[in-house]
Amino acid sequence: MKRTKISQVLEQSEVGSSLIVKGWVRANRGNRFIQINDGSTIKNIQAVVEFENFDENVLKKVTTGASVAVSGKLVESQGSGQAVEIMVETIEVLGEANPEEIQKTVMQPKRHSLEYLREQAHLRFRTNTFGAVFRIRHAVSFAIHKYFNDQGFFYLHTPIITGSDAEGAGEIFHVSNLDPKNPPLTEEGNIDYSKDFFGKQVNLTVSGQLEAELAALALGQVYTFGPTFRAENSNTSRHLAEFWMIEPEVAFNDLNDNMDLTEDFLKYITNYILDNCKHDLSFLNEREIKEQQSKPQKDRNELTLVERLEFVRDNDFKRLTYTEAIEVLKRSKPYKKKKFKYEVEWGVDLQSEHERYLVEKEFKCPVILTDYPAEIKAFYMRENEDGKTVAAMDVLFPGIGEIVGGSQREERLDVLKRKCADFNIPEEDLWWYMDTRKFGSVQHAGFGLGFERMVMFVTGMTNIRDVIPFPRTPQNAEF
RNA sequence: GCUUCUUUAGCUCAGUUGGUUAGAGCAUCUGACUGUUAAUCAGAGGGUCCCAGGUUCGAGCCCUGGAAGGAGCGCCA
Repeated sequence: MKRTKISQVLEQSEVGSSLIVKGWVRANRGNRFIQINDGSTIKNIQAVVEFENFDENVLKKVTTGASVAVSGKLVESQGSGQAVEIMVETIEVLGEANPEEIQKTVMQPKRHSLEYLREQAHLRFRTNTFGAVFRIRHAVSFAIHKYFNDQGFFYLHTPIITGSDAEGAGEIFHVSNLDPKNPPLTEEGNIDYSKDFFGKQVNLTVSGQLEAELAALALGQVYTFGPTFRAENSNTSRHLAEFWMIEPEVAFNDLNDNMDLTEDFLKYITNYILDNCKHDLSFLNEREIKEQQSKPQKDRNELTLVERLEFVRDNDFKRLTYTEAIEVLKRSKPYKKKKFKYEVEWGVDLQSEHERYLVEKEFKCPVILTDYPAEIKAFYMRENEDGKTVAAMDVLFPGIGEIVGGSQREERLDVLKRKCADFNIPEEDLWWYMDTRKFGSVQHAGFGLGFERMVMFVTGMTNIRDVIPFPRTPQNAEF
């Protein structure tokens, strides 16, 4: 007989049927009730053992963390905690787990802090919280592919090793095969990268956008979904050195189309999780409610996790320009009471405190800010009629901040050349990018979604290190 | 990189003004019980009080330096 997954046992199997389940023991109560989890669902199956009829030496090994195979009949449960349970006919311990050692891991049957779980990232998959988080992470990933596929987008694989940092999006990781102790030198005494593997200096990608634009200007609508690397010394709950990013790019779209796409996309993902991850979501929802109870009133969320997701799904995002946002901030209480640490002035980039005020206090919903001053945004963003602002957009989410950054791209070759000069970007390094503006250039737009930030939003996790299996942060690349 | 907080048993944490043998809950072990729901009951074991130095008759507690982790900020997604 083949094993039946626990998700299937609980949702589809008929009472009275004989089956085999395999999984890991979560708890063994009174030598009679064994809670088994196989990862297919957050729910456990309860296996009931008439211990009098079984070998004591086998039952002794059925401890928390051990793996077991159990066969028996599915019956209605006499207890109130579950609808069905398995009356065990045979039980086999597949892999033992020494309780004295289990005690030193996160697998002991008790609550742990997220910080402690992070130290055992290889074992935290076995916990309810991380099981839920990573099943949902998968579902978000799948929903993204499904959405784009249904909308006629093509999934484009952009390179991880690239030769240019033209976008200037943060610090980069260099990739080299040269001997660091004894690198070949040029006549001037600099490292001679022409002798390196690729014959030039290369780095890990910080964005697949420029490459995605090339494909969009042929395939019409494409998206990337891959790892991204930033060598910034960022020590926050919202930054990773290695993270995943989704970057759709659509020919013929303007900024408004771009905003419509972003909003529809984010609502689709949110709704997909509400529809397809009910058990995991409900566990995380309860978990958050319990956690909130130990916090002071002012630090608590006004809405529960599920309510926040429903809110995003059901309400329009607030759209306003950067210029309007500055005016709103200048009329705000914290501005008048001089509570903001950073200045609010047209031309200066908004700080987290300003974004948080707009999202969490003023509008209390996701906000899309558009038309930023050209100086504070990237060179490829399309210049507006006023000559001062560009067709950029940032989507701000409560508790997370910037979750999406995008723009309509500059499709006019002459303007793009001027912008390169303004930003000190050597045009010749980007000859392949400039070429698309020579041959049938069209307006187009796209955005980048921080995947882990989206997973944070739908799981309610407040530290980005808890939504990626193996986080890479400054001074930390364990596992 | 900056600011700030934390570090005491396997985990979460308490530890009064610097004063006898450093405590609790959970976990682990032993036994009891056996339709439990983080099972329950009784008992036991378990400590480099983060590290190094200093002050003091005496330091978990005070001082100096360091390390690790959290939160916030900057950079950004």
